[in-house]
Amino acid sequence: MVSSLEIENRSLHDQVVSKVRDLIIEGILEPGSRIDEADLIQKLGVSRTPFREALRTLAAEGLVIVRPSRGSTVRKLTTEDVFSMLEVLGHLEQLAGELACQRASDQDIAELVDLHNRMMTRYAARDRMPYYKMNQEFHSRLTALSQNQPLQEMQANLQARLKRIRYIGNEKPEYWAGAVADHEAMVAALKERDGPRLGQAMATHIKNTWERVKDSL
Amino acid sequence: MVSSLEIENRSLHDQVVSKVRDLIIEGILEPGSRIDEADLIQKLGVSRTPFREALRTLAAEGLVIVRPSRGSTVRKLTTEDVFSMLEVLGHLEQLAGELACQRASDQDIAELVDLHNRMMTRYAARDRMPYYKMNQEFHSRLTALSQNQPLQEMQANLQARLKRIRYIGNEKPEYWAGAVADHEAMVAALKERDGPRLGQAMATHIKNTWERVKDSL
DNA sequence: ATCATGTATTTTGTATACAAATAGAAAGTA
DNA sequence: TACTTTCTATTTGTATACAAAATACATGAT
Repeated sequence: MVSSLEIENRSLHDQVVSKVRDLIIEGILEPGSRIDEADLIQKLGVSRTPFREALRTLAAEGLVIVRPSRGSTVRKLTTEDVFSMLEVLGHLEQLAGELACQRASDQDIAELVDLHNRMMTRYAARDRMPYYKMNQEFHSRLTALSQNQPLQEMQANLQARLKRIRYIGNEKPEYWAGAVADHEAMVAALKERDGPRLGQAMATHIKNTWERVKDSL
Repeated sequence: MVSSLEIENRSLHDQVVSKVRDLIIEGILEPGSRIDEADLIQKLGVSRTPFREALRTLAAEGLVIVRPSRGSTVRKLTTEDVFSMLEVLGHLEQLAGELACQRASDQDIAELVDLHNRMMTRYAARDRMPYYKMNQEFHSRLTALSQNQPLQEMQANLQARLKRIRYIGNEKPEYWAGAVADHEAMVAALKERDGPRLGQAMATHIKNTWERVKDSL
């Protein structure tokens, strides 16, 4: 009898990829900075071969830039990059919202509403970090309800790449309040399974996100 | 004086990636089949290290599956994969169409209309392969007019992965005629810069693509 | 001082060697 | 015969060594 069917196959490659990805997303490796191979393989305790394979994966994900013969750097997003990515993300989440209304079970929706309510509790207490994390999860899980795997993957990729930038968006109290209002509208539409309205609400939410972050870039 | 600023930096990695990608897209490496490392590195004349790095890139693009300790295979798309990917592609091209109407220059549009006209000449002569290639180019170039880089990348990725499948869609004469009608509608909207209508036309076109290919899967 | 040129050092890229894991074949057992 | 079990051959994964390129530095000319 096997206890965990979940954790199977965490290859070294996957481990290195997710560790380095985290270092980038958390900002420990700064955008634009050189990736010091010698230093990192030492810290991670792996050799160059798997590390370099991991860099290729991260480059394909858009987190790392590999310039031939001159090493790798953490990809730095321009203002235009962020705008473009949010434009696409908003549109993808619009689709996700519409599909979720068609395909999610009542229980799926109830669980998401519950997550939303817990988020609102955090907002009431102005616990910024827990709210932020729940927010990421809310978007991921709503997208998952679309039952569309490629859509989920693309949403996850964009969300990861924009993670640090979006944290900025809740800095000003009035911005945070705006994001909360967006979420209320989204959840109201979701409860009624009004796909077009939820789609619109999600697209609007991402458009507003741009308004909330653009001046900090 | 330098004559080509374009071709710079075709690293070995990039070359191997595009060669293997082509082998997969052309169907020379069959979906589901094992990728014989020894055989391919011999044919490509490279060693295992750069070849395996290329596999990681292709895996991140979704063309290859790497199962730890049991090698790589060409990713085989399920019917559901194709449906999901077309669902997303249609939605992305809808966005691309809307943005193109807002952002493209008159000349950009004229050039695309010209490509369309050349396509129609091919259709009149029932030259299937040239039509097919021009069709791929039409979708790529229309997407490029969105001036949104991540959108282009995602469209290109989905289009590449679906390339072989979509070729099927023009097999029946009435299906081909349907695709041509879709394109006429798209070009009409583009000429008038009617973004919402073009977006709708593109989304519809991809939905119809699904109807045209689904029974062959 | 500035710039160019040449040299040393470091970093990156690729091949290969070795270790580990897997799949396949052969032999044994029920 | 079906089912293990063991052994072997092959394939895969990782480390390392060597080659090639780029960068940093020093020297000398203008």
